Amino acid sequence: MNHLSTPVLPQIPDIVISRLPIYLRTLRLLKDQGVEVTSSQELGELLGLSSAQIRKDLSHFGEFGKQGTGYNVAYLCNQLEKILKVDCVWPVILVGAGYLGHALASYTGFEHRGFRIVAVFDNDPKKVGGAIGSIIVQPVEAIPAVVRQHRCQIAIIAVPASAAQQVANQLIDAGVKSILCYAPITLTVPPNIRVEYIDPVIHFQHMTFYLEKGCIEE
Amino acid sequence: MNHLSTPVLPQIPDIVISRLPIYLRTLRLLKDQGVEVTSSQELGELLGLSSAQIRKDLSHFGEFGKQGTGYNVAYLCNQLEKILKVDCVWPVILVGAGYLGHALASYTGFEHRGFRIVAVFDNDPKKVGGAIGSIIVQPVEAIPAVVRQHRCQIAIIAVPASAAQQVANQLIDAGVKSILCYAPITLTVPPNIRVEYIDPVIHFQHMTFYLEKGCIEE
DNA sequence: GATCATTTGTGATAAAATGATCAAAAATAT
DNA sequence: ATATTTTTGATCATTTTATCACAAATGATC
Ligand SMILES: NC(=O)c1ccc[n+]([C@@H]2O[C@H](COP(=O)([O-])OP(=O)(O)OC[C@H]3O[C@@H](n4cnc5c(N)ncnc54)[C@H](O)[C@@H]3O)[C@@H](O)[C@H]2O)c1
Ligand SMILES: NC(=O)c1ccc[n+]([C@@H]2O[C@H](COP(=O)([O-])OP(=O)(O)OC[C@H]3O[C@@H](n4cnc5c(N)ncnc54)[C@H](O)[C@@H]3O)[C@@H](O)[C@H]2O)c1
Repeated sequence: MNHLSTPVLPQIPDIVISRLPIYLRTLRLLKDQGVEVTSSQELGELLGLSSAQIRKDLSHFGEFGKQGTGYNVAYLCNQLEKILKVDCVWPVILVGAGYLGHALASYTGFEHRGFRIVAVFDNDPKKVGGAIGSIIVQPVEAIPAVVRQHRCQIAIIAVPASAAQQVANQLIDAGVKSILCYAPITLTVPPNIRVEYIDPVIHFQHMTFYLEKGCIEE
Repeated sequence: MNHLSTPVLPQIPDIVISRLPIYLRTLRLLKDQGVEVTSSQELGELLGLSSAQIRKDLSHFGEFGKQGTGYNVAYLCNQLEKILKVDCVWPVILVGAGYLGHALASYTGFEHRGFRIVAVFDNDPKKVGGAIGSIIVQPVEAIPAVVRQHRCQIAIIAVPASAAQQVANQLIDAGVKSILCYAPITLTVPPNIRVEYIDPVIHFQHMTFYLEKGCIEE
């Protein structure tokens, strides 16, 4: 009951976490270009952020830089990969073998950033059994077994909005913990499940607020 | 020089603008379901936001509700569409006719939310001249003329990261004002140009921070 | 028509995020 | 060897964002 028994564990703001993958992406790019050392200022200029922001974000996790010099690019990459737990490859499943599902399933850019699509599902008998690269489309009934087999915690939803909630329920029942939803709809899920969304129209509608109106019709 | 000569024009926070398309998306869904009236509380529950947040966001633009009753769904949709300037259809051009470009160009969900892909460009002679639905892929050299012809202010970049900055420069030179970038790279652009990004890996890496480590290898 | 249950819009308050500042450390120049 | 420049990480100040709480309005109920 004394003050030592209730240590304040430093809860790291989610907005900080959300910037780390951006830092990592740019650091990997610098590394690939052969850059060995960078500074919070250089990184800030590349990303359109203040150098103080970057330093403060990183300071939540430790001291990675050297005064007067900056940050060793390869070392900081490694550290960020550890922090984000992407110093390995995570299995991901994909539901919906339509246009978008095909693009995602055949995308080669996931693997070297920590992710691999290990299975694709669809409820259309005409799609089931078809191949996307080396992956055979399976029926949705196979989801639970595949999730268990791969201990898969992450899923992508690429089905029409009208089916997305039902698919989300099936995924959560099967044990999936995080969902990336491409359907233009907000899902209702239990509080322990994380959902993130990708909807290009949301971005377009954000842009048009700042544009001068210039339309085709209506 | 008196205090009346410098009226404080109420600058609306960008974070407020970024939520409006989400509100609109859900309101349209309610409308399609035949719901005529809703409340900030109901909307908040659907979206995982507080009712106060929604009321305050809307209050930046006027009074759209009725005390004791709530909001007329159709009316609020209309108002949000006006505020976001999507009470019409905006022309959008797309650069990159690869897997992702094909999925985007054949996507039918843009039109009724205010956007139409009017042209697709690629620099691969094997792709130029090919058809995606009713759209013929054009060479990148045709970008300036098409942008002028449609007075197009919005473009999508769906080319490899290594080509994205160069394509962005071409688009900006041609007069494009807003870019939605699918390439996993942060673009450098003048301050009057808006860029937004879609990169699923950024979302995955955000998710894994909160997951218990469970990887395939490495 | 008085009472009650809702729900909005908003000023006040609290919390969170960002930005400015600076001592200390490291590298480089003199 | 000393001075100068650079850059981090921490602290403090400011700005921004979110939440709270309530008067006023509305419709329903008795
Ligand atoms: N194509 C794009 O570029 C694009 C862009 C933005 C958003 N989206 C969204 O992504 C999602 C997929 O788009 P798409 O163009 O690939 O659509 P699509 O119609 O080509 O494919 C959808 C697939 O989902 C399958 N499906 C339907 N119900 C299912 C269920 N209950 N269980 C399993 N599978 C089911 C269908 O059989 C089909 O194969 C949609 O929600 C769409 O709004 C797509
Ligand atoms: N496919 C996906 O699901 C997916 C997922 C996430 C991110 N991405 C990103 O989206 C982009 C496109 O991905 P993709 O899978 O369609 O790639 P892709 O290789 O299939 O297609 C890229 C297209 O861009 C064209 N191109 C290359 N350089 C060009 C230039 N300078 N001007 C015009 N066109 C040019 C190519 O000819 C090709 O047709 C990439 O940056 C990729 O990282 C794709």
